[in-house]
Amino acid sequence: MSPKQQRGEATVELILSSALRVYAAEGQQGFTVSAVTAASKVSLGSLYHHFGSFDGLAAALYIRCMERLFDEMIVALQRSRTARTGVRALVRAYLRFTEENRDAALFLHASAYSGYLAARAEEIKAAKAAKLAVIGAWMQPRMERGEILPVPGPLVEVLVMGPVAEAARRWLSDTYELDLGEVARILPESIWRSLRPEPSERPESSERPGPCDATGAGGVAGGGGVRRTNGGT
Amino acid sequence: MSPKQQRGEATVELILSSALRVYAAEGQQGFTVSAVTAASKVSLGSLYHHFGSFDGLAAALYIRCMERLFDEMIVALQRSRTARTGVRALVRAYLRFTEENRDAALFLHASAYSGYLAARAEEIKAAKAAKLAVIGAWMQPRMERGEILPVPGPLVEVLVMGPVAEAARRWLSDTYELDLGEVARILPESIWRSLRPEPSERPESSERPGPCDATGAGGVAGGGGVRRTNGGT
DNA sequence: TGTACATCAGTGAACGCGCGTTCACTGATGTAC
DNA sequence: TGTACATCAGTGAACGCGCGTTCACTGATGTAC
Repeated sequence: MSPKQQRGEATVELILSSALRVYAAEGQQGFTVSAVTAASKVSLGSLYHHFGSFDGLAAALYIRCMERLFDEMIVALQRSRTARTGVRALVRAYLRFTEENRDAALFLHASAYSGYLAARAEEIKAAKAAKLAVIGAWMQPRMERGEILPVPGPLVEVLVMGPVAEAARRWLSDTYELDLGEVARILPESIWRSLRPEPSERPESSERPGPCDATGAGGVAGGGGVRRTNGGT
Repeated sequence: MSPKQQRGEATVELILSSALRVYAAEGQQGFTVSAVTAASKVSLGSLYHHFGSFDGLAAALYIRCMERLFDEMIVALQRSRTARTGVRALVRAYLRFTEENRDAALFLHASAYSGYLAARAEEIKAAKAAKLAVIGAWMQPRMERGEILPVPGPLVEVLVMGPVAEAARRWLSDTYELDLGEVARILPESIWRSLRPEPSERPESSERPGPCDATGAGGVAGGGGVRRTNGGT
């Protein structure tokens, strides 16, 4: 499936990048084998040699885009120390990727229910889980330390990815007029506000200590309903 | 376009509900004219008589589902008084609709980029704007009164709809195991946390007055960067 | 109450286009001796 | 260094299927007088 010769790699790359261009330009309906071969100047047989089927091409493209997005988020995360800076960096990385890779971001969002991924669902799920595990490993100790509100793991993902994805979707659809720069200024902190422990005893990150500090217990640390973010291989 | 006789209405209803069933059962790829005529026992010509084209059917179905969702959210909103209870009710209404109308929710999410809506984009946008205006009218005075953090209008939508939509998407995809009951218990308040004014001077809604009250200005009310939520006709 | 007519609703065979896929083939690359 | 052979990469004509759409038609409903 993966090419054994250099020119093979180049062809695969050419097909994938052309496919992304076609999708961005022609949309779901114009995303066809013949459109991709026309745009890439690669022969039909060569396309089938490398991807086996059109669904195979779509799945490969999806996985490639998804891994690039995750890799940027992971780099941003691992440069951060506290839960707050990590969440904020994650959000900004997502928005930056969206702006700098509009076509890839569009393909990721639009492919979610598209059907041509159904056949390769397991493969895709595995690739995604591998990346999520890295993020989960970063988050878990901080959740256990109480740097994040004790909310079930899957809901942390929902609270972080939900608003970012929604902002990205709206920017991509250009039905709404959304300034991604403005979004990047405001959203990271807004999202963090939904996740931070109640401002009675913040573990780290002293900026803006708030107008009052010596309060009651406001217990947050410890187990509670905290689960792992996702895990799996 | 809309039927002039009673039996016409019944046929339209039958076609739409069958189409939704087909989509839920067969997915995007199985969503075809012939599948819909087979499921509904309505003749092909009759379908074309009422909808003009397959895209027309899809757009009508989308608008119907969208309006039902919005109507439930609007009812929930208008039963509420404060920004906090309104936002929470909105979120719960969305989740309830998703659980009680799985097929409709799936179609709404999956159709976002599907291409068969492109031709009717204007019509759909107008229908959506009409519903959003109602929500905007409810929100605006409360934002101006400072019951919500002074964040640009579009971002309020993003912060509210983002997490709910993400939770719905994950529940619908059943790749993730998400308990919507649990989501409904936790998400409304989490989302509100990202929108409420900093807990230094809460305008209304006295529950949990917080461990300290007499603080500084913490100015929130007044203009700031607050824009309208959407408006438009 | 009856009849004539216009419009709406419903029918299903037929059509053509473009889609994904197959396949027999040629050419390029790498490797063994 | 040269030759033989296996594998990888690339080509493009051809195929068949199923899609959305059309159209000439019949039947049902409503209305005017």
